[in-house]
Amino acid sequence: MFSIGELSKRTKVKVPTIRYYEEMGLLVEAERTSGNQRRYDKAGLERLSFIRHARDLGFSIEAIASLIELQDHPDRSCEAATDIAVAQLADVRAKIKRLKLLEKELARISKSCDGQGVSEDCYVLASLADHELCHREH
Amino acid sequence: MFSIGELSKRTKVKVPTIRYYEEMGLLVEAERTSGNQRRYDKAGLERLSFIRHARDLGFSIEAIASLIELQDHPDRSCEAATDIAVAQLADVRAKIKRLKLLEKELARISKSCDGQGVSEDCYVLASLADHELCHREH
DNA sequence: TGTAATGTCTCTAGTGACTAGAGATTCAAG
DNA sequence: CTTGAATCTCTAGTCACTAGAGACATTACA
Ligand SMILES: [Zn+2]
Ligand SMILES: [Zn+2]
Ligand SMILES: [Zn+2]
Ligand SMILES: [Zn+2]
Repeated sequence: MFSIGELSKRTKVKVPTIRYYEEMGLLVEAERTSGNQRRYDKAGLERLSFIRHARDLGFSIEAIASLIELQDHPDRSCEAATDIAVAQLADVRAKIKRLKLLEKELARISKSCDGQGVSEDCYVLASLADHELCHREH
Repeated sequence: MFSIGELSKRTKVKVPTIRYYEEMGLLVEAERTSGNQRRYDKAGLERLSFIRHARDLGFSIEAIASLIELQDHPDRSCEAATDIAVAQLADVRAKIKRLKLLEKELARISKSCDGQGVSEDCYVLASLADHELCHREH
């Protein structure tokens, strides 16, 4: 049994974040000492590691809640887990696609002005004012 | 002179968002009718178009405020504008880099389970539980 | 001119995933 | 037993909006 600070160190999840996850229902309410402080065991550590890893991969709290629900019922079909992972992958790919378009336009815009002129003649400002100057939709 | 709804239609920025931009100081306070409704002219339209385009490119409200400040002083050096654009580009590139790492891991995880088994044996859940199974840092 | 439909006003509160801080209490080390 | 660090709860702030309530203004049409 260890404290929330110890759990925080081991998982690299900040203390207030751990409390937040508990409030959101991702972590079951921890046992308490007689003085009302939270105490955790191996199971608590594993669950928080799971949450942390899923968050690192970009899953939402809601998605993680579904995944944990599934984990708590080992006999259920895992179809939902795959669905969630596939959706997350699609989401990440969509974000990459969009960011690549932004990157192209921003690279063009950034390069177009060396910052040595005055605001009035600045191509950066002109480019932001007029989407027509962009080479593609974004 | 046209209404906020008309401005919204022309710029595709929602009405509450326009009011929000005004509150944030991105838009100067609009003229009002005798009945207290906002009225805009060409200058207001152009400024909102600028904001909208910059937002589409991912600039923060704060960055846009700086860019507008610069735009309002045509004689100033445009160095800050270039700096802001370069920083935004770096930010976008960093995001792409991170998302690509996630994409790799998520693709691997998604493919590893067809969703036909049970939760207990699910490779998706196992992969989320253990970062050691990941091929790289992310 | 009257009326009804639509638009607009301000204000508050909610979103997601935390983060920061106040003030009180508890724990662990010496 | 004292001291200092850790923990507790609670509220509020972050960013860029979005939603909704209830009141008032404008516009179109009869
Ligand atoms: Zn310039
Ligand atoms: Zn553009
Ligand atoms: Zn599976
Ligand atoms: Zn991993």
